[in-house]
Amino acid sequence: MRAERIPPATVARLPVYVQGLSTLAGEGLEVVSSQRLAAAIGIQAPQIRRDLSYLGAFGTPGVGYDVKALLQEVSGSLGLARQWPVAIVGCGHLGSALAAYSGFSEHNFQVVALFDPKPDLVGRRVGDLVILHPDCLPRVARELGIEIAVLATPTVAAQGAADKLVATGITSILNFTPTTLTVPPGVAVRNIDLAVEMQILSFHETFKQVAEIRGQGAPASRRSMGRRPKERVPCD
Amino acid sequence: MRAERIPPATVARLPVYVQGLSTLAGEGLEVVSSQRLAAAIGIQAPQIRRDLSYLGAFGTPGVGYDVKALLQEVSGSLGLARQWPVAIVGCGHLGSALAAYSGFSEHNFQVVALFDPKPDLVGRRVGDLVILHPDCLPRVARELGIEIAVLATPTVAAQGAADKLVATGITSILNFTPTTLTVPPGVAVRNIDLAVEMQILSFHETFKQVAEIRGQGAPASRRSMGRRPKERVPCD
DNA sequence: CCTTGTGAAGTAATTCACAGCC
DNA sequence: GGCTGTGAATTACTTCACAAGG
Repeated sequence: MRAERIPPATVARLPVYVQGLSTLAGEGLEVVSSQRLAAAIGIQAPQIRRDLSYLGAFGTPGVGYDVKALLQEVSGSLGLARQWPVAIVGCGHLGSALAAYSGFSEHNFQVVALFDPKPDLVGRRVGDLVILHPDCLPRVARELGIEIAVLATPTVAAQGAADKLVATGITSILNFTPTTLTVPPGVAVRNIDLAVEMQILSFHETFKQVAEIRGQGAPASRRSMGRRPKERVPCD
Repeated sequence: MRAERIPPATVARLPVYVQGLSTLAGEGLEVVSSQRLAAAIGIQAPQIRRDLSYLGAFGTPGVGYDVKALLQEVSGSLGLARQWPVAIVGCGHLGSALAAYSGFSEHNFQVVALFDPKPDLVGRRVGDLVILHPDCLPRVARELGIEIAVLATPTVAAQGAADKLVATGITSILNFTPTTLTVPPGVAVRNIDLAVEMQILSFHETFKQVAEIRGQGAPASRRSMGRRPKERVPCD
Protein backbone atom coordinates (compact mmCIF):
# COMPACT_ATOMS: atom_id res chain seq x y z
CA MET A 1 0.00 0.00 0.00
CA ARG A 2 1.59 3.26 -1.14
CA ALA A 3 1.78 5.55 1.82
CA GLU A 4 1.30 9.27 1.58
CA ARG A 5 3.51 9.97 4.53
CA ILE A 6 6.33 7.82 5.77
CA PRO A 7 6.81 8.02 9.56
CA PRO A 8 10.09 9.68 10.57
CA ALA A 9 11.02 6.64 12.65
CA THR A 10 10.77 4.54 9.52
CA VAL A 11 12.82 6.97 7.43
CA ALA A 12 15.55 6.81 10.05
CA ARG A 13 15.68 3.03 9.65
CA LEU A 14 15.74 2.91 5.85
CA PRO A 15 19.50 3.61 5.67
CA VAL A 16 20.05 0.64 7.98
CA TYR A 17 18.17 -1.52 5.53
CA VAL A 18 20.34 -0.19 2.72
CA GLN A 19 23.46 -1.08 4.67
CA GLY A 20 22.22 -4.55 5.58
CA LEU A 21 20.94 -5.35 2.10
CA SER A 22 24.21 -4.18 0.55
CA THR A 23 26.14 -6.53 2.78
CA LEU A 24 23.84 -9.45 2.03
CA ALA A 25 23.96 -8.71 -1.68
CA GLY A 26 27.75 -8.68 -1.45
CA GLU A 27 27.58 -12.15 0.07
CA GLY A 28 25.70 -13.31 -2.98
CA LEU A 29 22.33 -13.74 -1.27
CA GLU A 30 19.48 -13.50 -3.76
CA VAL A 31 16.42 -13.69 -1.55
CA VAL A 32 15.96 -12.73 2.08
CA SER A 33 13.12 -13.07 4.54
CA SER A 34 12.23 -10.38 7.04
CA GLN A 35 13.36 -12.85 9.69
CA ARG A 36 16.82 -13.23 8.18
CA LEU A 37 17.25 -9.53 7.58
CA ALA A 38 16.14 -8.90 11.15
CA ALA A 39 18.93 -11.12 12.46
CA ALA A 40 21.48 -9.31 10.32
CA ILE A 41 20.65 -5.75 11.30
CA GLY A 42 19.11 -6.11 14.72
CA ILE A 43 15.62 -4.86 14.00
CA GLN A 44 12.48 -6.87 14.69
CA ALA A 45 11.02 -8.72 11.71
CA PRO A 46 7.49 -7.31 12.03
CA GLN A 47 9.04 -3.85 12.20
CA ILE A 48 10.83 -4.46 8.93
CA ARG A 49 7.68 -5.69 7.20
CA ARG A 50 5.74 -2.71 8.48
CA ASP A 51 8.41 -0.26 7.34
CA LEU A 52 8.65 -1.80 3.90
CA SER A 53 4.88 -1.76 3.56
CA TYR A 54 5.05 2.05 3.65
CA LEU A 55 7.16 1.97 0.51
CA GLY A 56 4.91 -0.53 -1.22
CA ALA A 57 4.70 -4.29 -1.36
CA PHE A 58 7.77 -6.00 -2.77
CA GLY A 59 7.92 -9.37 -1.05
CA THR A 60 6.67 -12.70 -2.23
CA PRO A 61 4.61 -14.52 0.40
CA GLY A 62 6.22 -17.82 1.27
CA VAL A 63 9.53 -16.75 -0.23
CA GLY A 64 10.75 -13.36 0.96
CA TYR A 65 12.26 -10.31 -0.70
CA ASP A 66 14.52 -10.18 -3.72
CA VAL A 67 17.65 -8.62 -2.26
CA LYS A 68 18.74 -6.58 -5.26
CA ALA A 69 15.25 -5.38 -6.10
CA LEU A 70 14.55 -4.39 -2.52
CA LEU A 71 17.88 -2.59 -2.22
CA GLN A 72 17.02 -0.67 -5.36
CA GLU A 73 13.59 0.17 -4.03
CA VAL A 74 14.71 1.35 -0.59
CA SER A 75 17.58 3.35 -2.07
CA GLY A 76 15.17 4.97 -4.47
CA SER A 77 12.81 5.89 -1.65
CA LEU A 78 15.70 7.65 0.07
CA GLY A 79 16.46 9.62 -3.08
CA LEU A 80 19.71 7.77 -3.72
CA ALA A 81 19.00 7.15 -7.38
CA ARG A 82 20.88 10.34 -8.14
CA GLN A 83 24.22 11.77 -7.12
CA TRP A 84 24.28 14.48 -4.42
CA PRO A 85 26.98 17.15 -4.46
CA VAL A 86 28.00 18.12 -0.93
CA ALA A 87 29.90 21.06 0.53
CA ILE A 88 31.96 20.91 3.71
CA VAL A 89 32.23 24.12 5.72
CA GLY A 90 35.09 24.20 8.19
CA CYS A 91 38.30 22.36 7.34
CA GLY A 92 39.93 21.73 10.69
CA HIS A 93 40.79 18.24 11.88
CA LEU A 94 37.27 16.96 11.59
CA GLY A 95 36.35 18.70 8.35
CA SER A 96 39.48 17.41 6.67
CA ALA A 97 38.88 13.89 7.90
CA LEU A 98 35.34 14.06 6.54
CA ALA A 99 36.60 15.37 3.20
CA ALA A 100 38.81 12.30 2.94
CA TYR A 101 36.16 9.90 4.17
CA SER A 102 35.34 7.26 1.60
CA GLY A 103 31.90 6.54 3.03
CA PHE A 104 30.47 9.51 1.19
CA SER A 105 31.31 8.42 -2.31
CA GLU A 106 30.18 4.88 -1.63
CA HIS A 107 26.68 6.17 -1.10
CA ASN A 108 26.09 8.57 -3.95
CA PHE A 109 27.33 11.61 -2.08
CA GLN A 110 30.25 13.52 -3.50
CA VAL A 111 32.16 16.20 -1.68
CA VAL A 112 32.60 18.88 -4.34
CA ALA A 113 33.63 21.95 -2.36
CA LEU A 114 35.47 22.86 0.85
CA PHE A 115 35.19 26.18 2.66
CA ASP A 116 37.13 27.80 5.48
CA PRO A 117 37.73 31.46 6.27
CA LYS A 118 41.20 31.01 7.78
CA PRO A 119 43.71 32.73 5.46
CA ASP A 120 46.32 30.00 5.89
CA LEU A 121 43.79 27.35 4.87
CA VAL A 122 42.28 29.08 1.85
CA GLY A 123 44.01 27.73 -1.23
CA ARG A 124 45.28 24.61 0.47
CA ARG A 125 44.62 21.35 -1.35
CA VAL A 126 42.77 18.53 0.40
CA GLY A 127 42.57 15.48 -1.82
CA ASP A 128 41.75 16.89 -5.22
CA LEU A 129 39.87 19.91 -3.91
CA VAL A 130 41.06 23.38 -2.98
CA ILE A 131 39.75 25.10 0.12
CA LEU A 132 37.77 28.22 -0.78
CA HIS A 133 36.77 31.26 1.21
CA PRO A 134 33.13 31.14 2.41
CA ASP A 135 32.44 34.30 0.42
CA CYS A 136 32.53 32.03 -2.61
CA LEU A 137 29.75 29.90 -1.20
CA PRO A 138 26.77 31.46 -3.03
CA ARG A 139 28.41 31.34 -6.42
CA VAL A 140 29.93 27.87 -6.07
CA ALA A 141 26.82 26.36 -4.52
CA ARG A 142 24.68 27.67 -7.35
CA GLU A 143 27.07 26.52 -10.04
CA LEU A 144 27.47 23.04 -8.61
CA GLY A 145 23.87 22.65 -7.51
CA ILE A 146 24.71 22.01 -3.87
CA GLU A 147 21.73 21.51 -1.59
CA ILE A 148 23.40 19.59 1.24
CA ALA A 149 26.22 20.89 3.44
CA VAL A 150 28.30 19.49 6.27
CA LEU A 151 29.02 21.92 9.09
CA ALA A 152 32.32 21.28 10.88
CA THR A 153 33.35 24.73 12.05
CA PRO A 154 34.36 25.73 15.57
CA THR A 155 31.34 26.02 17.82
CA VAL A 156 31.27 29.80 17.93
CA ALA A 157 31.19 30.08 14.14
CA ALA A 158 28.45 27.51 13.66
CA GLN A 159 25.32 29.69 13.67
CA GLY A 160 26.91 32.31 11.44
CA ALA A 161 27.98 29.68 8.95
CA ALA A 162 24.55 28.09 9.04
CA ASP A 163 22.98 31.47 8.29
CA LYS A 164 25.21 31.81 5.25
CA LEU A 165 24.31 28.32 4.09
CA VAL A 166 20.62 29.05 4.43
CA ALA A 167 20.97 32.38 2.64
CA THR A 168 22.70 30.54 -0.19
CA GLY A 169 19.72 28.23 -0.55
CA ILE A 170 21.08 25.11 1.11
CA THR A 171 18.17 23.22 2.68
CA SER A 172 19.89 20.30 4.42
CA ILE A 173 22.66 20.62 6.98
CA LEU A 174 24.62 17.91 8.73
CA ASN A 175 25.76 19.67 11.89
CA PHE A 176 28.86 18.37 13.67
CA THR A 177 29.08 21.27 16.09
CA PRO A 178 27.60 21.02 19.60
CA THR A 179 25.18 23.82 18.85
CA THR A 180 21.43 24.06 18.50
CA LEU A 181 21.16 25.73 15.12
CA THR A 182 18.34 28.14 14.45
CA VAL A 183 17.09 27.74 10.90
CA PRO A 184 13.91 28.67 9.06
CA PRO A 185 11.20 26.07 8.52
CA GLY A 186 11.92 23.91 5.51
CA VAL A 187 15.59 23.55 6.30
CA ALA A 188 16.53 20.14 7.68
CA VAL A 189 19.24 19.82 10.30
CA ARG A 190 20.72 16.54 11.47
CA ASN A 191 22.99 16.81 14.46
CA ILE A 192 25.97 14.57 15.06
CA ASP A 193 27.33 15.44 18.46
CA LEU A 194 30.04 13.30 19.99
CA ALA A 195 29.38 14.71 23.41
CA VAL A 196 25.71 13.75 23.21
CA GLU A 197 26.51 10.16 22.31
CA MET A 198 29.24 9.90 24.92
CA GLN A 199 26.91 11.22 27.58
CA ILE A 200 24.27 8.65 26.69
CA LEU A 201 26.92 5.96 27.07
CA SER A 202 27.94 7.52 30.36
CA PHE A 203 24.35 7.16 31.50
CA HIS A 204 24.41 3.52 30.50
CA GLU A 205 27.66 2.90 32.34
CA THR A 206 26.35 4.60 35.42
CA PHE A 207 22.98 2.93 35.68
CA LYS A 208 23.37 -0.07 33.39
CA GLN A 209 20.09 0.89 31.86
CA VAL A 210 20.09 0.26 28.15
CA ALA A 211 19.02 3.43 26.41
CA GLU A 212 17.76 3.43 22.86
CA ILE A 213 20.35 1.26 21.26
CA ARG A 214 20.14 0.76 17.54
CA GLY A 215 21.65 -2.20 15.80
CA GLN A 216 21.99 -4.45 18.80
CA GLY A 217 21.39 -7.83 17.26
CA ALA A 218 20.72 -11.07 19.01
CA PRO A 219 23.73 -12.53 20.79
CA ALA A 220 24.07 -14.79 17.74
CA SER A 221 27.27 -16.55 16.79
CA ARG A 222 30.22 -15.36 18.84
CA ARG A 223 33.21 -15.20 16.56
CA SER A 224 36.49 -16.82 17.56
CA MET A 225 38.33 -14.45 19.82
CA GLY A 226 41.72 -14.97 18.21
CA ARG A 227 44.68 -16.85 19.60
CA ARG A 228 47.08 -15.35 22.07
CA PRO A 229 49.84 -13.18 20.54
CA LYS A 230 52.86 -15.12 19.37
CA GLU A 231 55.32 -12.37 20.15
CA ARG A 232 55.59 -9.80 22.87
CA VAL A 233 54.33 -6.37 21.97
CA PRO A 234 55.26 -3.15 23.73
CA CYS A 235 52.50 -1.91 25.97
CA ASP A 236 52.65 1.50 27.51
CA MET B 1 8.85 12.62 41.93
CA ARG B 2 11.92 10.39 41.65
CA ALA B 3 11.45 8.02 38.77
CA GLU B 4 12.64 4.44 38.84
CA ARG B 5 13.16 4.25 35.12
CA ILE B 6 13.89 7.15 32.81
CA PRO B 7 12.46 6.73 29.28
CA PRO B 8 15.16 6.30 26.63
CA ALA B 9 13.74 9.22 24.66
CA THR B 10 14.29 11.40 27.70
CA VAL B 11 17.83 10.14 28.26
CA ALA B 12 18.64 11.04 24.65
CA ARG B 13 17.52 14.61 25.32
CA LEU B 14 19.36 15.15 28.59
CA PRO B 15 22.67 15.93 26.83
CA VAL B 16 20.87 18.62 24.87
CA TYR B 17 19.75 20.16 28.13
CA VAL B 18 23.33 20.07 29.35
CA GLN B 19 24.50 21.86 26.23
CA GLY B 20 21.77 24.47 26.39
CA LEU B 21 22.14 25.10 30.08
CA SER B 22 25.90 25.43 29.74
CA THR B 23 25.45 28.08 27.09
CA LEU B 24 22.89 29.98 29.15
CA ALA B 25 25.08 29.74 32.24
CA GLY B 26 27.95 31.12 30.19
CA GLU B 27 25.77 34.08 29.27
CA GLY B 28 25.32 34.76 32.95
CA LEU B 29 21.69 33.72 33.15
CA GLU B 30 20.73 32.70 36.69
CA VAL B 31 17.19 31.48 36.27
CA VAL B 32 15.43 30.05 33.25
CA SER B 33 11.85 29.04 32.53
CA SER B 34 10.96 25.95 30.54
CA GLN B 35 9.64 28.36 27.93
CA ARG B 36 12.95 30.16 27.61
CA LEU B 37 14.98 26.98 27.56
CA ALA B 38 12.62 25.59 24.94
CA ALA B 39 13.33 28.54 22.67
CA ALA B 40 17.06 28.06 23.11
CA ILE B 41 17.29 24.37 22.31
CA GLY B 42 14.26 23.75 20.11
CA ILE B 43 12.34 21.37 22.35
CA GLN B 44 8.77 21.98 23.47
CA ALA B 45 8.37 23.46 26.94
CA PRO B 46 5.97 20.78 28.26
CA GLN B 47 8.41 18.17 27.03
CA ILE B 48 11.18 19.77 29.04
CA ARG B 49 9.08 19.90 32.19
CA ARG B 50 8.05 16.28 31.75
CA ASP B 51 11.65 15.17 31.19
CA LEU B 52 12.93 17.05 34.21
CA SER B 53 10.14 15.65 36.34
CA TYR B 54 11.68 12.19 35.80
CA LEU B 55 14.85 13.39 37.51
CA GLY B 56 12.96 15.04 40.34
CA ALA B 57 11.43 18.44 40.90
CA PHE B 58 13.89 21.31 40.78
CA GLY B 59 11.89 24.24 39.56
CA THR B 60 10.23 27.00 41.50
CA PRO B 61 6.63 27.62 40.42
CA GLY B 62 6.21 31.17 39.23
CA VAL B 63 9.95 31.57 38.80
CA GLY B 64 11.64 28.80 36.84
CA TYR B 65 14.78 26.73 37.23
CA ASP B 66 18.09 27.77 38.75
CA VAL B 67 20.42 27.37 35.80
CA LYS B 68 23.51 26.21 37.68
CA ALA B 69 21.63 23.88 39.99
CA LEU B 70 19.72 22.32 37.11
CA LEU B 71 22.88 21.89 35.07
CA GLN B 72 24.45 20.13 38.03
CA GLU B 73 21.42 17.92 38.46
CA VAL B 74 21.09 16.88 34.81
CA SER B 75 24.83 16.29 34.51
CA GLY B 76 24.71 14.16 37.60
CA SER B 77 21.83 12.12 36.21
CA LEU B 78 23.95 11.38 33.15
CA GLY B 79 26.83 10.19 35.29
CA LEU B 80 28.99 13.19 34.46
CA ALA B 81 29.99 13.87 38.03
CA ARG B 82 33.04 11.73 37.46
CA GLN B 83 35.74 11.58 34.79
CA TRP B 84 35.49 8.83 32.14
CA PRO B 85 38.66 7.41 30.59
CA VAL B 86 38.10 6.54 26.93
CA ALA B 87 39.99 4.42 24.42
CA ILE B 88 40.00 4.99 20.68
CA VAL B 89 40.46 1.94 18.48
CA GLY B 90 41.52 2.70 14.92
CA CYS B 91 43.76 5.68 14.28
CA GLY B 92 43.14 6.55 10.65
CA HIS B 93 41.91 9.94 9.55
CA LEU B 94 38.80 9.81 11.66
CA GLY B 95 40.32 8.22 14.74
CA SER B 96 43.12 10.77 14.80
CA ALA B 97 40.70 13.64 14.39
CA LEU B 98 38.65 12.28 17.28
CA ALA B 99 41.78 11.92 19.42
CA ALA B 100 42.48 15.60 18.87
CA TYR B 101 38.87 16.67 19.36
CA SER B 102 38.49 19.03 22.27
CA GLY B 103 34.82 18.26 22.78
CA PHE B 104 35.72 15.16 24.76
CA SER B 105 37.67 16.84 27.50
CA GLU B 106 35.11 19.60 27.84
CA HIS B 107 32.58 17.04 28.96
CA ASN B 108 34.44 14.88 31.48
CA PHE B 109 35.65 12.38 28.93
CA GLN B 110 39.37 11.88 28.55
CA VAL B 111 41.01 9.96 25.74
CA VAL B 112 43.67 7.95 27.56
CA ALA B 113 44.67 5.31 25.01
CA LEU B 114 44.90 4.84 21.25
CA PHE B 115 45.07 1.49 19.46
CA ASP B 116 45.82 0.45 15.90
CA PRO B 117 47.30 -2.77 14.56
CA LYS B 118 49.11 -1.18 11.59
CA PRO B 119 52.89 -1.56 12.21
CA ASP B 120 53.67 1.90 10.84
CA LEU B 121 51.17 3.48 13.23
CA VAL B 122 52.13 1.64 16.42
CA GLY B 123 54.48 3.84 18.36
CA ARG B 124 53.44 7.02 16.59
CA ARG B 125 52.58 9.95 18.84
CA VAL B 126 49.18 11.66 18.53
CA GLY B 127 48.95 14.61 20.85
CA ASP B 128 50.53 13.35 24.06
CA LEU B 129 49.55 9.74 23.53
CA VAL B 130 51.36 6.91 21.77
CA ILE B 131 49.46 4.50 19.54
CA LEU B 132 49.56 0.97 20.97
CA HIS B 133 48.94 -2.41 19.42
CA PRO B 134 45.45 -3.81 20.17
CA ASP B 135 47.09 -6.77 21.90
CA CYS B 136 47.78 -4.34 24.72
CA LEU B 137 44.09 -3.60 25.09
CA PRO B 138 43.23 -5.95 27.96
CA ARG B 139 46.13 -4.88 30.10
CA VAL B 140 45.83 -1.15 29.42
CA ALA B 141 42.06 -1.12 29.75
CA ARG B 142 42.27 -2.83 33.10
CA GLU B 143 45.04 -0.59 34.39
CA LEU B 144 43.31 2.62 33.32
CA GLY B 145 39.80 1.48 34.17
CA ILE B 146 38.44 2.01 30.67
CA GLU B 147 34.79 1.10 30.20
CA ILE B 148 33.98 3.21 27.14
CA ALA B 149 35.62 2.85 23.72
CA VAL B 150 35.33 4.64 20.39
CA LEU B 151 35.45 2.38 17.36
CA ALA B 152 36.91 4.04 14.26
CA THR B 153 38.46 1.15 12.38
CA PRO B 154 37.93 0.24 8.73
CA THR B 155 34.55 -1.41 8.22
CA VAL B 156 35.89 -4.93 7.77
CA ALA B 157 37.78 -4.81 11.07
CA ALA B 158 34.88 -3.45 13.09
CA GLN B 159 33.25 -6.64 14.38
CA GLY B 160 36.59 -8.19 15.26
CA ALA B 161 37.66 -5.12 17.17
CA ALA B 162 34.30 -4.97 18.93
CA ASP B 163 34.71 -8.59 20.00
CA LYS B 164 38.10 -7.74 21.49
CA LEU B 165 36.63 -4.77 23.31
CA VAL B 166 33.84 -6.87 24.75
CA ALA B 167 36.27 -9.61 25.77
CA THR B 168 38.28 -6.96 27.57
CA GLY B 169 35.27 -5.94 29.56
CA ILE B 170 34.34 -2.74 27.80
CA THR B 171 30.58 -2.27 28.05
CA SER B 172 29.94 0.88 26.03
CA ILE B 173 30.99 1.37 22.42
CA LEU B 174 30.63 4.43 20.22
CA ASN B 175 30.66 2.91 16.75
CA PHE B 176 31.71 5.11 13.83
CA THR B 177 31.80 2.27 11.32
CA PRO B 178 28.84 1.58 9.04
CA THR B 179 28.37 -1.85 10.57
CA THR B 180 25.69 -3.44 12.68
CA LEU B 181 27.76 -4.74 15.57
CA THR B 182 26.80 -7.96 17.27
CA VAL B 183 27.40 -7.69 20.99
CA PRO B 184 26.16 -9.58 24.05
CA PRO B 185 23.31 -8.15 26.10
CA GLY B 186 24.50 -5.57 28.59
CA VAL B 187 26.88 -3.93 26.16
CA ALA B 188 25.63 -0.58 24.86
CA VAL B 189 26.36 0.47 21.30
CA ARG B 190 25.72 3.92 19.90
CA ASN B 191 26.14 4.23 16.17
CA ILE B 192 27.32 7.34 14.43
CA ASP B 193 27.06 6.71 10.74
CA LEU B 194 27.63 9.56 8.33
CA ALA B 195 25.98 7.64 5.53
CA VAL B 196 22.84 7.16 7.57
CA GLU B 197 22.54 10.86 8.34
CA MET B 198 23.31 11.87 4.78
CA GLN B 199 20.67 9.50 3.47
CA ILE B 200 18.06 10.94 5.80
CA LEU B 201 18.93 14.39 4.47
CA SER B 202 18.72 13.01 0.96
CA PHE B 203 15.22 11.85 1.76
CA HIS B 204 14.36 15.31 2.99
CA GLU B 205 15.76 16.93 -0.13
CA THR B 206 13.86 14.54 -2.34
CA PHE B 207 10.47 14.74 -0.74
CA LYS B 208 10.74 17.88 1.37
CA GLN B 209 9.31 15.89 4.21
CA VAL B 210 10.83 16.85 7.50
CA ALA B 211 12.15 13.75 9.19
CA GLU B 212 12.92 13.62 12.88
CA ILE B 213 14.85 16.81 13.20
CA ARG B 214 16.32 17.68 16.53
CA GLY B 215 17.16 21.19 17.55
CA GLN B 216 15.04 22.99 15.01
CA GLY B 217 14.00 25.97 16.97
CA ALA B 218 11.45 28.59 16.12
CA PRO B 219 12.54 30.92 13.34
CA ALA B 220 13.40 33.37 16.09
CA SER B 221 15.63 36.35 15.52
CA ARG B 222 17.36 36.14 12.19
CA ARG B 223 20.86 37.41 12.59
CA SER B 224 22.18 40.02 10.22
CA MET B 225 23.41 38.26 7.14
CA GLY B 226 26.62 40.27 6.86
CA ARG B 227 27.47 42.92 4.34
CA ARG B 228 28.80 42.11 0.92
CA PRO B 229 32.55 41.41 0.78
CA LYS B 230 34.69 44.48 0.46
CA GLU B 231 37.38 42.83 -1.59
CA ARG B 232 37.28 40.25 -4.32
CA VAL B 233 38.14 36.74 -3.27
CA PRO B 234 39.28 33.95 -5.55
CA CYS B 235 36.52 31.46 -6.29
CA ASP B 236 37.24 28.24 -8.04
C1' DC C 1 4.83 -26.27 5.14
C1' DC C 2 6.80 -21.35 4.24
C1' DT C 3 6.38 -16.15 4.00
C1' DT C 4 4.22 -11.36 3.35
C1' DG C 5 1.20 -7.55 4.47
C1' DT C 6 -1.96 -5.53 7.57
C1' DG C 7 -6.01 -4.80 10.75
C1' DA C 8 -6.13 -4.78 15.66
C1' DA C 9 -3.95 -4.47 20.05
C1' DG C 10 -0.64 -2.86 22.88
C1' DT C 11 2.98 0.23 24.33
C1' DA C 12 5.57 4.44 24.42
C1' DA C 13 6.08 9.31 23.75
C1' DT C 14 4.18 13.79 23.41
C1' DT C 15 1.09 17.43 24.31
C1' DC C 16 -2.82 19.46 26.69
C1' DA C 17 -4.69 21.78 30.45
C1' DC C 18 -5.02 22.97 34.96
C1' DA C 19 -4.38 22.70 40.13
C1' DG C 20 -1.15 24.51 43.22
C1' DC C 21 2.44 27.57 44.38
C1' DC C 22 5.35 31.79 44.07
C1' DG D 1 0.50 38.29 37.18
C1' DG D 2 3.87 33.92 36.08
C1' DC D 3 5.54 29.14 36.31
C1' DT D 4 6.02 24.29 37.66
C1' DG D 5 4.58 19.51 37.89
C1' DT D 6 1.41 16.09 36.53
C1' DG D 7 -3.02 13.51 35.62
C1' DA D 8 -5.55 12.97 31.35
C1' DA D 9 -5.84 12.98 26.44
C1' DT D 10 -3.67 12.50 22.36
C1' DT D 11 -0.62 11.02 19.04
C1' DA D 12 2.98 8.06 17.36
C1' DC D 13 5.22 3.85 17.26
C1' DT D 14 5.74 -1.10 17.82
C1' DT D 15 4.26 -5.72 18.12
C1' DC D 16 0.85 -9.31 17.72
C1' DA D 17 -1.61 -12.51 15.13
C1' DC D 18 -3.68 -14.12 11.23
C1' DA D 19 -5.76 -14.15 6.50
C1' DA D 20 -4.09 -14.80 1.95
C1' DG D 21 -0.68 -16.21 -1.24
C1' DG D 22 3.22 -19.31 -2.76
